[in-house]
Amino acid sequence: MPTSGSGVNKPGAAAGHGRAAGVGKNKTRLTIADIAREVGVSPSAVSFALNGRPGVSEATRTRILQAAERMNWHPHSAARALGGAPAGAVGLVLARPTRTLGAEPFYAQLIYGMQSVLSARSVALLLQVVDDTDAELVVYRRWAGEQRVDGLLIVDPQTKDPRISAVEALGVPAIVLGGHGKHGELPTVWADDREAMLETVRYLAALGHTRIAHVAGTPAFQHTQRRIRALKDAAGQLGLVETQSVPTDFSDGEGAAVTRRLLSQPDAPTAIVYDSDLMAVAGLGVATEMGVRVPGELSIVSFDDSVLTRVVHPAITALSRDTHALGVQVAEALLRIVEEPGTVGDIKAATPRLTVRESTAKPGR
Amino acid sequence: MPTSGSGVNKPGAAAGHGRAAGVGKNKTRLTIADIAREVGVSPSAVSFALNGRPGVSEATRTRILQAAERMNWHPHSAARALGGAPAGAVGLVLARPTRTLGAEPFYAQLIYGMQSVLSARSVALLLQVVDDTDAELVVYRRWAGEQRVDGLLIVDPQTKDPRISAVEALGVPAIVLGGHGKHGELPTVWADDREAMLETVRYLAALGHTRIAHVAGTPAFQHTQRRIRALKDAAGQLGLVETQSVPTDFSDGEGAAVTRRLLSQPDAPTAIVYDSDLMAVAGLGVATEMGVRVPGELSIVSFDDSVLTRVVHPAITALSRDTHALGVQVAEALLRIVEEPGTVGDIKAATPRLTVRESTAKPGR
DNA sequence: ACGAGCAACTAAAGCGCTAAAGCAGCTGGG
DNA sequence: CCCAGCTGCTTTAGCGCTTTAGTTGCTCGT
Repeated sequence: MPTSGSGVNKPGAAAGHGRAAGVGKNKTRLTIADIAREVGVSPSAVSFALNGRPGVSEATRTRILQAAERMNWHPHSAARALGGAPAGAVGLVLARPTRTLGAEPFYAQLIYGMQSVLSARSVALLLQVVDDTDAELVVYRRWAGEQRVDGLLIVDPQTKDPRISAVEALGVPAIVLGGHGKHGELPTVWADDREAMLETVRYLAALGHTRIAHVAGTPAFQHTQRRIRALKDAAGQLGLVETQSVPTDFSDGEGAAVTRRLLSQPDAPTAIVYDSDLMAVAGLGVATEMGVRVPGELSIVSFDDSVLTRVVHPAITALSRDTHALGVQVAEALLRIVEEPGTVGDIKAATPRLTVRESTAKPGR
Repeated sequence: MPTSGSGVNKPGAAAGHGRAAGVGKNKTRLTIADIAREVGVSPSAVSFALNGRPGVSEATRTRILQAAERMNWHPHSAARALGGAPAGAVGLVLARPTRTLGAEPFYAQLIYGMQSVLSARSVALLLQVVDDTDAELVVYRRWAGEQRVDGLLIVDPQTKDPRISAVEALGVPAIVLGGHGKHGELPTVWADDREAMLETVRYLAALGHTRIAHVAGTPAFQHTQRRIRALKDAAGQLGLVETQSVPTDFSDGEGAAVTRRLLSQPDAPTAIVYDSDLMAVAGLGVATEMGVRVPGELSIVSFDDSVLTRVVHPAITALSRDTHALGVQVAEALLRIVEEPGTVGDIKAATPRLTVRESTAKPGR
């Protein structure tokens, strides 16, 4: 039965209700009825046995489990979900405006960490990459409507984030990553960027730096704002008048461009803090190209750590955290809120610690 | 109804049939029955209308579509799937032995490209990261048994790959990425690594290099073997006797270690070709650290391109391909084979082209 | 010795959707 | 004028599983 597409989702028609692509095979599936027949009991007995509920004797249960194992039976996820069971999946949408995605190992590490929890519980991860927040909302609505996911992870919370209220309205359990501050009723897993930034500035100031620049990320993100504010506060406390934060779009291109601009100034900064490892590496590339020695004439700190910072030379001093562990923490919180809504509060993840490498030193001259 | 876990998946019992975590909410869903009531027709009429099949008048169809739109209805994916419809999802498993994952932008780019095709067709992507091939097979079996995916993408084909026959046995449509050679009946999307390697060696030889080293990837991968063989062949043709391929595990650590070893040799190579961009950057870091000037004393070529190669200084000459476009191609092939098995043959993707940057030059001295 | 109570099962309904079959009302050819 | 053959719907059954409501056949207390 080919999905004879005639008339499905005509341009004009109410959009979006066509069926997804694909046609399954109809080699009849192995069902609990087959197991029931094999063992000589009713399908319900099989269901009881497989789900560990009372109603079957231990002897029968064992025979059923063995038969299921032997026949290599697996529950049909759709059939379970239809009965009101959870979908057995959580969703993650990454909204990236450009093709820059992927150079930042952060999400890959995070996903890897999440998987170690999710796969142990046989929960699948639905991943979608979209262009902007609007598209992200569409995906959430579809997933919720199709009952495809039991929970959502919302990343990169923004100031006045439209996703929060939208997801709350959908009634899908969700965790916000990195959203300390306003994030509605949704719990968050957050790290103390503020403290991390303060530590960094104190460290640079102690080395003798006074002209510190901050190549920040997207200003719309909450964590970017927190870092900018922290830098300003630290500067105030330490009496550093020449600090500045320059917002970017997190791309290597802007990171490089801003670095070039900063280093061409008459009073060029002697230290630059980058909000991502990719931008830090790009900045290092620019400095090298311009003949500015690192760390002799310029100290570089990355606000995010990964192989990237260790692989270049000089290796970059960075605020490192165990992103894998963060993924674990996030996934656990997510499963928890799916199972028992209301029992999860905000969770503070470990504060990134400054890992000093070769890219920082006393200011030159 | 709490999943009173008593007895579920006891260590000894036949493993793996417990239900996935989570408990959905029971705020009763919007169903086609609601739409039917609203419009004043039967549920089947609604079904017909929504799926664009004959059996309803255009007038009624329009009213139904409008009602569905207005009420923000979405089909329950499980209910559809239960009726034998496809799951509306494809699966991708990445097997990575270490935490190195994520530093290579390749998969992120690939996924992003795939998404642009998949999301347009409302097909979800199930992603799983596992530790090894055995775990990968387990996931395939579970997904197939649970009928969670309509198709699979198998990446990094190996020589004598156990996954091929396993997936064929499962009867799930699948595409192999990069598997020109033996890959059973499964079609592949492949790039001509051989030609790319030949071009690279010809280019280096033309510059005057004779001692060319190749820091290869995992020898078990088919594409690694193809590249190693290509280098050997090119060396034979061009009369370069001092070429060598050194296998690694694709990690930055081994890339750096091998580079260090190569550069410490009495007759150190004057050019090194790295099988991944991450290793190339690591190699560049080592060279810089050892005081070996690039490209003055050492030329570096990366067999994979991404921001990484452009972000460092000197920017690295690389074999670039449009990974995003490759993702598009792969996703299209995958959807095609899901819909019409047997109509997809091997597909040759664009051959990576050599993008010359600053890391290659005539050999010094 | 007899019914209450329980253990161990079976029968049947239902989840939301699709698909096959059924059934009105109309048209038109012989 | 009658019925084959439409169109446009409704009814019904069924996908694989869970779950509630039985239904046996015991055991046990009195």
